[in-house]
Amino acid sequence: MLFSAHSLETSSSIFLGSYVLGKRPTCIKSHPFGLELPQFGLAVLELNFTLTHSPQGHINLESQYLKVTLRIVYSDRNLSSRITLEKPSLEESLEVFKLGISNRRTIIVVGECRIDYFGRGHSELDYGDRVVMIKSDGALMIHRPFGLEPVNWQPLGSMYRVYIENGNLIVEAYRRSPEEKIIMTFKRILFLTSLSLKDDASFRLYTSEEVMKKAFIKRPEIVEKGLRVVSEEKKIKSGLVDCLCVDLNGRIVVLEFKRNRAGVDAVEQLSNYVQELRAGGSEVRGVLVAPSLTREAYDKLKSLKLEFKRLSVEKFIEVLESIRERLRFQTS
Amino acid sequence: MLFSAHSLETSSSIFLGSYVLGKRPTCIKSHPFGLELPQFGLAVLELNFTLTHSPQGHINLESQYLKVTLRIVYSDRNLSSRITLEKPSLEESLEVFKLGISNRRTIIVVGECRIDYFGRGHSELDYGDRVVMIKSDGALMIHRPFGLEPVNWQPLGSMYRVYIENGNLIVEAYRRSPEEKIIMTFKRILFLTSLSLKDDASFRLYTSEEVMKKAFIKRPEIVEKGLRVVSEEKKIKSGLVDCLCVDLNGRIVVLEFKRNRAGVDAVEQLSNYVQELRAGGSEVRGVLVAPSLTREAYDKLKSLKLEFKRLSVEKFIEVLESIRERLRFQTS
DNA sequence: CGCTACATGTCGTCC
DNA sequence: GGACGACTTGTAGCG
Repeated sequence: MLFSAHSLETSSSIFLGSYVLGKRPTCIKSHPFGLELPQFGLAVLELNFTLTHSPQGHINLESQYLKVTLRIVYSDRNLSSRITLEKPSLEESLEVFKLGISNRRTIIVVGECRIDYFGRGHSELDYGDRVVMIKSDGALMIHRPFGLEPVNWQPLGSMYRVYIENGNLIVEAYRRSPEEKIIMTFKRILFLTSLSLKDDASFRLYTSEEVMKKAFIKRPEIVEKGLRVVSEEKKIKSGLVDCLCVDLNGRIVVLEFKRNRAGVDAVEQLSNYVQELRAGGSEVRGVLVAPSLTREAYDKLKSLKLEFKRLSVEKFIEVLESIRERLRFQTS
Repeated sequence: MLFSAHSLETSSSIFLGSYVLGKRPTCIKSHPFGLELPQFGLAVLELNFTLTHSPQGHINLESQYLKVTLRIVYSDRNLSSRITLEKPSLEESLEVFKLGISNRRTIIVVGECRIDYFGRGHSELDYGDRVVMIKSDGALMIHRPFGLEPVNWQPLGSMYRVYIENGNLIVEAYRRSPEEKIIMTFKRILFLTSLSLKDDASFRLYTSEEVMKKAFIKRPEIVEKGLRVVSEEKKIKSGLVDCLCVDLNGRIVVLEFKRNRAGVDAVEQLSNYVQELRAGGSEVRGVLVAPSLTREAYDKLKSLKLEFKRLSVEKFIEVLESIRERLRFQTS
């Protein structure tokens, strides 16, 4: 069975061998199957057996009565790295799924399905329309038409098994450690696309806490006059201290930054650090830097003789801006 | 400008009024615009002005030289509640976006875009292929082709503004409290779909902690012989106690369940509860029920004279299964 | 709206 | 691979 890629562009007749037809219908369409073709990239092909006359019983595929045509149903080259199917049959979908997963594509499916999850917990969700995305790295998200979070998911590195059973398309996503499994049962598929996406950009996230620490290190006096930074992000037994300083009286000051209203947990964290450092014998102060405190946190802070410095992220941003401003002034 | 919905099925000529053409091209295509039409549902329409001859200067739209045709570009009725565009122009996309958002549809876009976020933090991500989903409730997820988590997002209730600027399609998502904004700048769109999805099923999730509590209440002896449950999920000042019990010696026992390895935070939580209840004067024990403990947690637990009962979720499931088994036996 | 605790949290990072 | 903390965490429940 040899043919040139070019000959596929339009339907072409190919003789495959003998075949028993019996009382089959006049036109027999094969399940679509996928191939990587040099000229077309990833292509989904379909075979059509057509009887030009209607003979009885056995016939030979080389017979003049039978025409076998092959056509490209989908080609990612034609569709610029895209295979998109509207209301595909489950068989077509199966093929696109298999090809997409093995070729590490990003697959988006919309369809009526039920979802079962077994693992650290277990869940069930009866039939409904869902958007399912399988990414190039195997990450899986199943979305209902509402809500930010996926209703079910599986992290990257998941393995897939796709098959048809009882007239449904089943997609299984496995994960080891912890062993977990999601079973998606599709009754029908509204829409399916298999994409080859390119995204090399680097993501830069500037978190508020990061901003606070950076600004503080450049201008420690915004928290307290005379404070000298000794070390940042210091790892001690009880955890990671945001910032260690020395005050004008030579006492150690432990700083804990919170970008929004600090709760009891923040006070407890700070308290742990202070206690561990006090065990070293020296005098240690603990200062919680945050825009505000919860009532509980305030009480706890007072009872532990720790301190609070009210400072919002905006203040820190202002400081960073003013430094940038001054630098610009100096260089010009 | 009146016409029957039926007349839209095929192109039809409509005279709109006078118009100055000057040196415009022969065929002028209007931006697509959307309408809810009784027979077609949500439809995107396009106007084409065609000059059959080539007159100079002013002409009247009623002139025989000008034909104005109107056609349905997309209709959700035709595509069974779906508008799907492959490589649409930015203008077409704009229309589908606007209609989709105002009609509370679920929109999926794949395209080359850059993302800027300003709010609690801020982030930037240069151009690359991304999958963007806006759900019926306004929830927004922006996905790179890898990773489980969206690179940027906005929770439900977000407001949108879509427009074209400098040859780019801009989609802005706003949120108040906290005030946050995401700006998506699309250079080109590979694929866009606007869906009307139906999903009424109820989601049932069985979490491990839930299982542990349920099983414990039915068989308190799996933790300790003679334990009697006094109250569950009791709210005290320091928080929500998982379970309050009384032991064989009449002492109060505070239970804290953790589905997996318990850390220092769990011990601290338990310790807070125990301390508050001890302040009442009575003797109080604290027991942490978990499959295992971190080293730090173990040390803290010992120093606070709290107890640990090693029990995994599997054990609790076994208990629930055995109860179900017995019930089945009794009823049969 | 504020606060608490949970989550199949996920994710990076250190050990 | 385990432990640990941060997150624009989100989400539910309660006052």
